[in-house]
Amino acid sequence: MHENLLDYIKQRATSPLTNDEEALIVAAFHPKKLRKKQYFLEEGNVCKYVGFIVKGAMRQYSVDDKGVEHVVQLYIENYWASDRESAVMLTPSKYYIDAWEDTHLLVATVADMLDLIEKVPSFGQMTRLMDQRSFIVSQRRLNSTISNTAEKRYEEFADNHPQFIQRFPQHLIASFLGITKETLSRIRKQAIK
Amino acid sequence: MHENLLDYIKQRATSPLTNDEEALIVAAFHPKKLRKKQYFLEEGNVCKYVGFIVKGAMRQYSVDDKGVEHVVQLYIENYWASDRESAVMLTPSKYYIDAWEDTHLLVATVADMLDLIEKVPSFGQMTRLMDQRSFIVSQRRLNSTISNTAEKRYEEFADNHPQFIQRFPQHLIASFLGITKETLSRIRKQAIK
DNA sequence: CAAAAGCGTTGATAAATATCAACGCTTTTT
DNA sequence: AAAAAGCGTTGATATTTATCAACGCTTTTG
Repeated sequence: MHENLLDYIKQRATSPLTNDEEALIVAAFHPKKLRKKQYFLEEGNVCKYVGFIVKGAMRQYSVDDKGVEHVVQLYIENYWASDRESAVMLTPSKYYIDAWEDTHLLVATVADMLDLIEKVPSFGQMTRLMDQRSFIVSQRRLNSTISNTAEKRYEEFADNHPQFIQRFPQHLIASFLGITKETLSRIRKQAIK
Repeated sequence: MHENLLDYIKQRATSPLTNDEEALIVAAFHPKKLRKKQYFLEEGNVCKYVGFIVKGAMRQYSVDDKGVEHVVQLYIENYWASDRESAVMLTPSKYYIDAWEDTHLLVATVADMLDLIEKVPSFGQMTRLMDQRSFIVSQRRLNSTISNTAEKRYEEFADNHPQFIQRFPQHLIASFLGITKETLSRIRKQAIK
């Protein structure tokens, strides 16, 4: 049940996990199933949970004053779903997170996460890497958005994340890239030539 | 000499620093002065240093194939200058970091930083907060870039970071926002009405 | 002090992207 | 099985933003 998560942690830690440590982790993470379209987090709520995706696909998005959705994150297996801003700052979230496919999660409270970081060094290492890695990915994406045309951004994304292209419909990819679905459709049409 | 840095750490740690800990930190950070336009990091080099800005202003930017600069970060007092991607992944940097004003830094090697994280718990807490905070800021910026028009992005930025508006010329702010200097000039003209 | 570089602005025009509306096809719901 | 919703596409048009060129003013440099 918790194998994927334990493997994930072991791969990112410098020393192996003791049995006690494994037990602490297993105790903190509860399995949860979400059907397609069910919310993991809704706008206005403080994000109190962190979810590790064992199987499935999710998305994080905001809804602007015109009711338009803007996808800010796409998640698949071995990704962590949560609104870090809300969880860290304890402020109401500006985002929704919901299941795009039926999804199997391992969920811990933010409080339990902090506890694990303190008690299990490997877990602390893992979350530190996670934080750094998240920032790097976000920086890259930002840099790409600032520097490149929509076309180049799509190509870059498709090259680096083919799994997402297969897994999510085009209009979500478009939103994630910050362009309209029509523009993405036209970009793809050109690219084929 | 190291007061600003020590204060910065103390504000972010849950327990006070011991004398020994302070000594370790002071030993790791060396003062360095950069004159305006001097490089702290050049493209192609692995980022081996992290700089805490005591006084001054710096910027991080990439140069695209057409020779156009794209500002990705602006730094002032109490900011950390470094290319985290390069430092963490040990890959050649895609960025330049240089001094915009004459700048007074406290510089540590990435290796010494790792050492301090291990030996000084408060320092570890501080860097963890730094990582989280960086990600949050980056996420917000990305979300703003994806969701808003240039005008709204500028307003948001000007509201949240008036210090930067005063400190850096408009063409750098424009580049940071991912728009041209002409467009920013026109946006500001409109805004006055 | 003269020359050069840096900076912000403006105008004219071009390019990129969004918007709106409609259609066909597939999948889901009733 | 019929109706509805979801998805991608296309066309026509509007809007946003970039590009190119030029100018005046200020600051820096030789």
